[in-house]
Amino acid sequence: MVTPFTDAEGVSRATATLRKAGLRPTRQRIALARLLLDGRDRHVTAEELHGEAQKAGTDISLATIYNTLNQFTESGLLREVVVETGRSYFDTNTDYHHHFFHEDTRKLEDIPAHEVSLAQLPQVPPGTEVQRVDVIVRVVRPDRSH
Amino acid sequence: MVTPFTDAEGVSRATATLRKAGLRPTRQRIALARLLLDGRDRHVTAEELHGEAQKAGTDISLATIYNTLNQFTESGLLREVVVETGRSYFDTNTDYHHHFFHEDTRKLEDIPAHEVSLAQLPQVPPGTEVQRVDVIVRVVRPDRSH
DNA sequence: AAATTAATCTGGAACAATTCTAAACTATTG
DNA sequence: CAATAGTTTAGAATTGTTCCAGATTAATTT
Repeated sequence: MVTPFTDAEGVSRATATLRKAGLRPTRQRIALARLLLDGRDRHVTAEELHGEAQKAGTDISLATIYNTLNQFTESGLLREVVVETGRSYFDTNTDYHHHFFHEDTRKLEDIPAHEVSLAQLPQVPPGTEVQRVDVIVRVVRPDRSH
Repeated sequence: MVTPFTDAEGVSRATATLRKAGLRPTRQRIALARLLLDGRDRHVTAEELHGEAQKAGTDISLATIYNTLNQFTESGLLREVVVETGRSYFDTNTDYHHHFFHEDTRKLEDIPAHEVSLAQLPQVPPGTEVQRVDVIVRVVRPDRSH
């Protein structure tokens, strides 16, 4: 069990991370940074994170959850993954990599960059440059109803 | 200029397509099939299609646009592409292929399957099988502000 | 070709995820 | 420790989409 408000080390590490990213270390941002940026590779939605924060004893409004997720993404602490319309996933792994998406459970799973090789890519449209390449491998539990 | 209500050939082709897909050829489905399934490769949102139908002189409710797009997708006449949360794109090209997504104009552009080669793919998670692989090349107009 | 039926269409309400707003609060600076 | 600039918040607003129940229409039967 974690003891969120007495773990001085976690707090100061989160504070440092936030400062480095140019974000003022507020109570809410520190709490969220500690939940998210602890080294684990995770994929969360705003609602999920909201729930986790509550469970951890920190009351943070949903508006702040959204603000923070967007700010973390803008400053490169998180990465947004688009796999479904209507729902945003935030990925704590900011390295270049790809994803499995489990269509039935709606869960994301990382694919390390080296496990996918895009041997050939087309010429980009004139006047543009590649910002990012997303590979999404959509998987399902095979239908055994025959 | 097209003369939607007098072009008997377009109507009967749309009717045949719908019948083949197991969909009853109603006035609104015929109109939408004629707008969408004419062989061109297009990417439309529900709102865009709604606007086009109006312009073409056919009043179709937004609810029907959504129903029809979903039915067309289920019966394989269209394919849904997910590139942005909150907005669904429907692709008239149902062949296996990939996409450029212009982040600034929010437009999709097809990449024929043979122009991307996924030389290596990771092993899928146990108990699952690949349903589909999406490659999205996100492009931007380079920022010349330095 | 009228009657029956089953599918479809519709406007508007409902919904879900997200953003906006303006007032209250708080970290930083001087 | 006061000033100020940035942040948080509840709730309203917005957006895209689905749901609903009644009206309409295509297909089927008579």
